[in-house]
Amino acid sequence: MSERDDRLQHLEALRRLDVEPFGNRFDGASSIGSVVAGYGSETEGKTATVAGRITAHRSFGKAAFLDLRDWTGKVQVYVKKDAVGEAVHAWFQHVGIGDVLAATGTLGKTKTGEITLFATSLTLLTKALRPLPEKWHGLKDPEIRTRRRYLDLIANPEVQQKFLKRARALMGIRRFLDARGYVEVETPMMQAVAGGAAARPFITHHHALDRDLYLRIALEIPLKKLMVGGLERVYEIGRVFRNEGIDTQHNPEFTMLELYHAYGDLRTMMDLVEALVANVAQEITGTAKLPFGERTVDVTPPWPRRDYFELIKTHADLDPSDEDALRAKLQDRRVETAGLTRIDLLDKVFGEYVEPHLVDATYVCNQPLEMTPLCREHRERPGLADRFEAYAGCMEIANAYTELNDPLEQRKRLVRQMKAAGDEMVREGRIDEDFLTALEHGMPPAGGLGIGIDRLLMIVTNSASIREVILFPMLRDES
RNA sequence: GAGGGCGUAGCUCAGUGGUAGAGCAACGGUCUUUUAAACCGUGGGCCGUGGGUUCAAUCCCCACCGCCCUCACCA
Repeated sequence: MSERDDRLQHLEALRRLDVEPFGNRFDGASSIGSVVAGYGSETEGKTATVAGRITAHRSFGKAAFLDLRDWTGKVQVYVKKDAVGEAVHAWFQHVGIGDVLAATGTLGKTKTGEITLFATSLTLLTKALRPLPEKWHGLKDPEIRTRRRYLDLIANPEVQQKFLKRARALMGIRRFLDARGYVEVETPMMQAVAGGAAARPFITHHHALDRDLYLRIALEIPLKKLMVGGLERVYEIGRVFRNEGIDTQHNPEFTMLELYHAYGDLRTMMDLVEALVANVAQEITGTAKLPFGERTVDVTPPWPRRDYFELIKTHADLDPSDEDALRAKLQDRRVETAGLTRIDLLDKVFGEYVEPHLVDATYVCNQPLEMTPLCREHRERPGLADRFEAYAGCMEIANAYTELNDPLEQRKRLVRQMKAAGDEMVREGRIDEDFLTALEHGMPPAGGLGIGIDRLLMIVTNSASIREVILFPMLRDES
């Protein structure tokens, strides 16, 4: 007989006692956190009602202690036969760990000093037909934790707290941007051309139109069209989809913030992003020095501004213009260098030798222009991009440009990039002609910014894997 | 895609070439202030899936599936 069968028998027993095992709306419960936090001489002996899931059950026959947990906290409930009455006590025998219960009673402390609700009445809200993971060791199996996240959320309260932090962080970001005059917009996720980045897109099919569509890989192109349309400060927080590998820093769908600011430039974005990140860190953790694994990530503004080539020179100890030296450095780390362009080599050397040093929040500036077809060229230094990437915790968390608004130059750069990327890109990521047409109508000079929200949240919530900050990360089908 | 590790009860984990164990959870019992409640008793397993070796496989070998790590890929 499985535990499920046992619980089905309890279910029948409850029905025989005329107790509905799957209750309806329940009003009037206080949050457990507020009841516990507000406990004092004024509330002692007063009546309170709470509702939540039973996470522990210590029974003595005619009396029992329950741990009742809601999303604000946990409180002990004392259920005594004399206090709740014979009828309630009868059906209470069929209530167990995992069930959802409401309890009304008087607040007090037990002789061991624990704040306890001494129940006078109980309402069964939901009978659980399956057991909870074990109380002491919790739920550890990473596969069950992500595949059946609801169990993870119940069994590991800190996981629930983490996702509540995520929600608060998103609210905080919106409040921050709204206060500075930015307007949130929504643009299509299904696009005829997946532009704005160089990732491989997901393809889907629209039956009525009988055509393939791409899931967006970035937000950039439609948002810039809105800049042309005179929406001077826009942002979008939304899912983007990239058909690429999965690891601790990559999930096929992830959340990006992109933001554009008319009449601004790179410097506008620098001021903004460091204030935004520090603000989120402060709101969520109360500090700008964030514990992250073994280390601490300091996001206190102003962030140091470093030069891309100087960083490579310093940390890889070579001349960045010397391709052979770059190759040799990569081969030291057994990185395959065959067929790589100079830009690829630089990028890999940067990832291999520089990134591990970028613990505290840092701006990396003056990257080669070839990497960024949508970015304006540096005003004084031809060949370089007017761009920064923000790093923290050895991860790229933000990327910003002074946006390219010359439509003729933009066309050249997109064509060049497409040719460089080869046939596959030509097929999958054609040029968005309407984007170029829009630019020809005139886009004001602007600063633009992208933030990988999931990675930012990894740092803010001290999470080693992106899977820890995404409720339902991508998994293969269960076998 | 490559290499390595893992997969045993609902959960956390032991274990052995001879048909499987603990703790918690569950069920029955005693118990009206416990908190990993305690005590007595009971049930629960295609040992990831499929093949092979063997008298005999959960264990050894092969393949497959899934998860994790490292690498590759990755604006």
